[in-house]
Amino acid sequence: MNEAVHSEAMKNPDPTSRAASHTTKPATSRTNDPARTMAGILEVASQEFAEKGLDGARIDEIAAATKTSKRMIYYYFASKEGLYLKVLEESYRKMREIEAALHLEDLPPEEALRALVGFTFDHHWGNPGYIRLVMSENMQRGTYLAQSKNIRKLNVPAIDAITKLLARGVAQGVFRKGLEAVDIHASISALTFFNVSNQHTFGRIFKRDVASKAVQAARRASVIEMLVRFVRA
Amino acid sequence: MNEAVHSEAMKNPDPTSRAASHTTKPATSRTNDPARTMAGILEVASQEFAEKGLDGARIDEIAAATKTSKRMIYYYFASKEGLYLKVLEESYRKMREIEAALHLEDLPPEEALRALVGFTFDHHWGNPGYIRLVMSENMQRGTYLAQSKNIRKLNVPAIDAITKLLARGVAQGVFRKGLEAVDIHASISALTFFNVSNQHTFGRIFKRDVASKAVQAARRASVIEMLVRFVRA
DNA sequence: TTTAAAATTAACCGTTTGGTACATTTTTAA
DNA sequence: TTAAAAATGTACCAAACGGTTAATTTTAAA
Repeated sequence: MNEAVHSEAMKNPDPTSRAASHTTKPATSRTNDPARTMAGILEVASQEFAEKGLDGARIDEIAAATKTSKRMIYYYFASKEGLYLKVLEESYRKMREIEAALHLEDLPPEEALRALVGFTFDHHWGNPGYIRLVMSENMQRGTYLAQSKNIRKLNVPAIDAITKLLARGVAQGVFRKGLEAVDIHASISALTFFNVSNQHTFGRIFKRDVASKAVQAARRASVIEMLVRFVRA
Repeated sequence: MNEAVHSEAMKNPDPTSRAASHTTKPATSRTNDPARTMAGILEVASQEFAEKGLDGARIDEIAAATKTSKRMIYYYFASKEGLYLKVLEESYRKMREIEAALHLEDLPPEEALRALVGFTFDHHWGNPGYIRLVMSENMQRGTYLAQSKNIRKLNVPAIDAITKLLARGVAQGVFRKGLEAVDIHASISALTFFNVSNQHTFGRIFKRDVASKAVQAARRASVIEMLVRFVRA
């Protein structure tokens, strides 16, 4: 069924293998480097899918932007949808990795919340590609995310962080009781995601240059303030 | 250039014309009814574009679901993109119409805000087609909205409503000063839009049945509370 | 050194897709 | 009543698109 299944390199390509074997290669001949080939395809595909969405993306354009050929896309990813799924997985993985690196324990509860919201706001604004992939996946009604064991396996560091944060805040009497971490997370996500995802329609309707420093700074402050006021005792 | 430009019926079809001329029609022969033809196409196209987005939608499928033929789509709308634009315009127009019908003047400020947010929350939840069209348009970076004089001409009733609401609240001393209507609108939109637009990815990641009555009721209350706490003096 | 598996290239293919040519019927205005 | 314009149906098309065939080269294990 899948031509590439027999390849171990596909599942666990070693990115260092090339560097090691990167010696005097004959100028005329080919060099095999499955890891780099796959990575190159994924890199280009990430941009294309983020730019155009699943339906708008074109395999031929991805192939053209790659150092390799269309054939290799199918060799390693079996189908357009297979490639999209890998791109989605990689995108989620990176996001979680960044979330996990955030340490809020050293800050007092309210400061920590401000830091969390501010960071999320900035990170989303700085990564429209991720936002657009998630938009695309929601247009697909989460069909591909549902198929991904890899994404399901990932835990969500942000939830743990918020849970601990809320507990501390309540213990210190600065946050009110009865708050739910997932609900807080939903609000932070909504406010910061929408700021990027809907910037074009929102900006045009209100004739606002939403991408300007001033507008973004004001919006950022407002979103942070909204969360802080929501949790305050 | 555009075959349909010469048609006045295209720009101003009279929906009543058919009812008037709807007498004993020969069973074998055709009946011209441009208004109904256009309306029928728009209706089907709205569903298709909401379902699949601009890139995912298929003209052939729209044509198949219509009582008329593909030829008529191009006769009245010139292109797939022309049809999409009309669908987008109609969708925005309806939304603004509904917004305008909302009267908040009779309620005390906080109650009015709760009503506004609650209504927006419910309306978005009940109209995923509108949400998905806006998502699609944002994936297109607002390209088509930018082309639409019709949408640009529409004013946004919600902004006026919020402006008046804020003024009343501040006057009565129940809302704090310095709040901006567009900012409040952005927050309401973000929280209620995301609740629909990102339900699939959010639901799957948190293994939550976000479509359940209980979850929606809790989320609704939380969003309202968030807005209220934000504006409170 | 041999050999089988893995990796890669280039050319090709059937279907789908947005769009059109052309003929015909219905409607409207003079 | 008639002629021109508007509206509609049928059949068709070229390009784009996702995917494949077949052959070749590189790599690694025995």
